[in-house]
Amino acid sequence: MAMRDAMDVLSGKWKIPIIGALRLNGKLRFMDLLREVDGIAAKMLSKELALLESNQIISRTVLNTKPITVEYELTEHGKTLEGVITEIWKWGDLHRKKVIGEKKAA
Amino acid sequence: MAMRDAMDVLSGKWKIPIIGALRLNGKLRFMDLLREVDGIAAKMLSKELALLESNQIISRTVLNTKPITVEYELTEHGKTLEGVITEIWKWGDLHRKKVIGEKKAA
DNA sequence: CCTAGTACTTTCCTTTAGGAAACTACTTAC
DNA sequence: GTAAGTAGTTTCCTAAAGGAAAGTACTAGG
Repeated sequence: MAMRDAMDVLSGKWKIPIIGALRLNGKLRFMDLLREVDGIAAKMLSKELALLESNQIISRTVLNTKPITVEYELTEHGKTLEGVITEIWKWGDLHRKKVIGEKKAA
Repeated sequence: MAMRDAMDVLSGKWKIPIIGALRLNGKLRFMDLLREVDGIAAKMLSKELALLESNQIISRTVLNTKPITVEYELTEHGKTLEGVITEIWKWGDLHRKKVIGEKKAA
């Protein structure tokens, strides 16, 4: 079941792009994420952030500014995804070169 | 895009369980996979095998038996998923212990 | 000619994922 | 009081994923 647990956390179109944006930028506010994560709609961003927070991958901090802003960032647990992400990226790159290249050539 | 390429190959409910069954057993026939991959229906197995084959993760060999049987196994390229799979498994196990355990305890 | 076993494929249906647009609620500046 | 900026939520819709059951096509055995 460990495989399924991990895939559930990462599945869907947006979770990895959101994690990627937070990995690169550190803290980001809701509106920043809307701009950084290309093409995402507010509904999906809101929903995915809630799921990632419930899995303790990111933290949500309401700042006492006016108007209020909300900062999201990776938790320590979220940062442990580093190895998974680089491994997936490396294989995706290999696969892209080996298989997807051939498909286009054919 | 490498991330998306890799996730496409592994996404969905059944691809990883199918790869897992082939990793453990070596060669398996269609009916073997129906039995090994718990809960999968013939339609889904057939569709997922075709996708995995088109991505060169598995090979499909028709044997000249009566009735004919078809053997599936991981290709060399499919075996390069090893690192990804163990990394995902390791993280899933960590996540399960850290987060899913807490959820049940709460 | 009927049954059983192989490997699928087809049909019909429900569930889930995702998206566009409008709307809520609060606050500050004008 | 109204416009603009914050962070969402709600509604309504389409598309994609998944599942149960029946059907197809081939062959061998009785």
